[in-house]
Amino acid sequence: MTKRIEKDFLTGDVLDLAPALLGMQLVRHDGTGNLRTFTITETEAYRGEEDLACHVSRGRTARTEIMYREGGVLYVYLVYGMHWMLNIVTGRAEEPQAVLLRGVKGVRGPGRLTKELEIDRSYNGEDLTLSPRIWLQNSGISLAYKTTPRIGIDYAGPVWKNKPWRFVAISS
DNA sequence: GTAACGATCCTC
DNA sequence: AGGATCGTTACA
Repeated sequence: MTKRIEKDFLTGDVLDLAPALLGMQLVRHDGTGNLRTFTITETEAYRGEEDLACHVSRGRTARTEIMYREGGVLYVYLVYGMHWMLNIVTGRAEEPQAVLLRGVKGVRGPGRLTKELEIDRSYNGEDLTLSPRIWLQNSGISLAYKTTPRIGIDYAGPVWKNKPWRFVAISS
């Protein structure tokens, strides 16, 4: 029986955690007792106020306050008026950073991921180390991966736009 | 108060 | 290539 990922892992740096999460399992426990397990296959790192692609680069606001918390909580927000984005806050308190979950096995794209997992705004602030309805666990398998620039952040300027902070498991 | 704009996805 | 669709942010 695999066990839930704990706090000390999730307080690590986002640039270490984004690739480390590949191959780990996100477990969803719905109201009727059903358990569904999803293997993470694609992530992106957003790191600090200097990262112009990261929401906290525009200052500490009501929405981004959650990213300043200690790692282990979820940051969920709406983009384009219709898609929920699921992020795991990482790092220590006052080190604003998060991993965007862009894909799980069989599901590509961050908007489709939240639709499949039934994630909405009620998950914002949820603690992955305590929640009865969502958590992380080890599969014991680490996946080979490649890196690319992050998607959909043309506004961030050349330096930050080109950081190879997207991590994609290599399909075999 | 008002306006502009997305860490996307689907259809043409 | 273009439209959907609305919360967050910035600015008056």
